[in-house]
Amino acid sequence: MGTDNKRELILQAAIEILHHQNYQNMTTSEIARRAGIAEGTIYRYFQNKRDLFIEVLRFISKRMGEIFVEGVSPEADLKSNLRVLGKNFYMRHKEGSGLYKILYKAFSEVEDDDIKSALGNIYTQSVEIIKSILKSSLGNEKVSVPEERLEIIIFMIWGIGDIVWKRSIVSGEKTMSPAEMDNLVEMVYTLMKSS
Amino acid sequence: MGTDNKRELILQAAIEILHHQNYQNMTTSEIARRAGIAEGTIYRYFQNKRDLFIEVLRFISKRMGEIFVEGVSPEADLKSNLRVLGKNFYMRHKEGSGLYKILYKAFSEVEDDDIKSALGNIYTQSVEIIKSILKSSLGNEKVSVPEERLEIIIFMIWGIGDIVWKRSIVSGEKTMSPAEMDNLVEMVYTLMKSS
Amino acid sequence: MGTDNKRELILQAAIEILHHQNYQNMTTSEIARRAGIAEGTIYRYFQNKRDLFIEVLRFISKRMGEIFVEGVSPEADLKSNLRVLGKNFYMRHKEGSGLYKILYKAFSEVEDDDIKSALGNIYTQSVEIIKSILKSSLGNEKVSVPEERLEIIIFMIWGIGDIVWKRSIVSGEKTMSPAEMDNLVEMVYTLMKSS
Amino acid sequence: MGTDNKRELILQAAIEILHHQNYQNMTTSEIARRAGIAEGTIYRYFQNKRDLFIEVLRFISKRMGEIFVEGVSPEADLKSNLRVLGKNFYMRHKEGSGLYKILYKAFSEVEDDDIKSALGNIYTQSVEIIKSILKSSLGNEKVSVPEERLEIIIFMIWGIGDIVWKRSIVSGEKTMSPAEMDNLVEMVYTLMKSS
DNA sequence: AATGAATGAGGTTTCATTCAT
DNA sequence: TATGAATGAAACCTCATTCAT
Repeated sequence: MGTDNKRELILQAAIEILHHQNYQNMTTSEIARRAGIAEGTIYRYFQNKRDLFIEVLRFISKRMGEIFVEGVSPEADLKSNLRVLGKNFYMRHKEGSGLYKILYKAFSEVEDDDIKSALGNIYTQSVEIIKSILKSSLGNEKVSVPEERLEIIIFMIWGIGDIVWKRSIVSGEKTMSPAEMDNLVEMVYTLMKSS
Repeated sequence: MGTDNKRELILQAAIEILHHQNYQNMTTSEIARRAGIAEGTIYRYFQNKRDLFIEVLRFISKRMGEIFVEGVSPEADLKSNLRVLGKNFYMRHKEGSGLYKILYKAFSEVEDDDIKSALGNIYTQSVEIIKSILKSSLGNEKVSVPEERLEIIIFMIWGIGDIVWKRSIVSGEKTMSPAEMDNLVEMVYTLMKSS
Repeated sequence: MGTDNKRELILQAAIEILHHQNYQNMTTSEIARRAGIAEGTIYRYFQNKRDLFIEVLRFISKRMGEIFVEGVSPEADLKSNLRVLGKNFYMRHKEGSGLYKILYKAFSEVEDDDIKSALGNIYTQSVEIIKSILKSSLGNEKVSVPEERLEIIIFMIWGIGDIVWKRSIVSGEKTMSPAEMDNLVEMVYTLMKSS
Repeated sequence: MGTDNKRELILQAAIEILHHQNYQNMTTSEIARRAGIAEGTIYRYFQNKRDLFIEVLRFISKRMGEIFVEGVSPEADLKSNLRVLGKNFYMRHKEGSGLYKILYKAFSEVEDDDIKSALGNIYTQSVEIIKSILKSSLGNEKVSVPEERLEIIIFMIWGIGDIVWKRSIVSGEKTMSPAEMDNLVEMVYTLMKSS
């Protein structure tokens, strides 16, 4: 603890704020207040506000990776893994939804090279993690799905979840029900198998 | 000449800037410089910077609506319309891509109610326009596709295009080729017909 | 009319505004809007905003002079004239009160030499007018009141009215009733006679 | 040293400026320059310029309260207290006069509710303080003066001092001499006793 | 290591005044 | 004479960052 504890405190304070503010509107003074430390202390743990933000993105990336693959197992067959994955994507309400929103809003800082690359890593990693797990499932399959199709499966599920989720944020439109997501996964799976 | 000319000038200057900056980093002084006017002149045409931004979003919404449905015609059959639509989505590099990026970055301002509602309108409208055109194509179909499936078709194509496009921005990954998009549309169409 | 009509329009518009704004918060654009003319037109009739303000003060000075001496007549005896005068002072609610407030607020511009001198003239003139009328009443008096006492009589009535009026503005405290004012005048008159 | 020192510095700098400028013409940059601090520092001690102004008014109120009752004692008899009080009012040249002028000019901001209420408090308080001291003097009186008359005594002295002082500012007219003030007080006192 | 007062650059916005029509 | 679009100086205020303690 000790030192690292404080670093964590700052990081969590920033995340709390970022749930309802964007990077630019988040002030170092509010971070300090929420973390219960002095404003200057932030600069002992982070070079500047932008670096702190990048660390936040890294943290979220890690956490989202965990959330997405929760319940997905290499032993299970592809279809059930896809179902779990689909629901995890859909489950972006609750913790995941909050973190995903932060990530989404972070896109507005993409003109900054370091933030862009942080976001790039997050996306690449996420796809890799998911793909590697799904690949393990392929062995258990009766019907073969070419490995190179996995990526497009992921993108389809991700993409539609993404759009529906975003619309629910901006226009209050209802999001998908778990049943609808099941249905979608089923369709995509069928599609990929037959193609 | 005249009044509207200057308003347009300001709007276009803002859009130019927003291509490589976000809302908060765009300064009124740079807008003025690019538009070739005095800073105070902005405030004769827009109440404040935020309102100017909302007008930018409205403009983009209108323009994107045109871009999306370019070449789509009510007389054509559903599949070819979907193909054109898919390519339009995919064609987000060039003008469309730039505008779409601005829209994407604008999401970070979603905590502001007026901007949120502007974004909400854009999304709702876009879906409506596309859906209404596709509905006209349904009559020309040999095989019937239930009208209520159209929305999910749109979301699938939009969603996957969205994800692939975003990844190409943040991680330099290649985006879809027109051929791949064609293929995707084919798949989605087949899927929707058979389900 | 024609030209002078417009000048009057501007002056009256300014006065309307000054009832609920001070000089600095009054904008030329609001003056123009209220007067139903273009902003630039103001500058055909007045050198600048400050000069317009000075003209407003002159107008108010003239009008207040009329209001104060309303009903006061050289033929009446001193006591009844004082009573009428006292009520006129007190009657600063209604038109007089509004104009007096503008004058009061104008004091904040006293650091400007021209405005200071305009205010100086107003005060000097007011006292002179009132004094000259009261002097005419002195002939009708049974008991003599030395002319040089008139000024202090005026100041006493004016002063107390002023204080009570100002308090009613800032603290909502009730102002004097006409009866109380009558009483005050009676007292002051008695005092001056006996001294 | 320390924190309060700087707050005081800012307050005093503002007061210095307000001696020859009004609220609106006083700029934060001049305050900072005079106080020898950075402009931003002002905002560590005051929410905004208007709040700083209100604090100035509060300070002046307190100081004027002290000046007014200087030399007035509950043990002394009413007449001599009135004399001292009268001279204190009259003594508004020097420190008191400067502060009173600021208060007077502040009236132009009376349309702002917070400033209006600050001014209201100042007036109410001032009257209360003076009244309570004079009430203590009443016990020492040979001739009784009804307590409820005290307020009108105060207003008469205040009022006439006020008018004379204001005229001396705007028209360079001489103000009252201490002897004249003594005389006035004598008159008022006689008047109140006999009525 | 921790503090938090101080900084000052830079942002948005207002508005009296000008001048081409 | 009248217009009103355009100006641009200058105001207030914010906030990431520094540094003496």
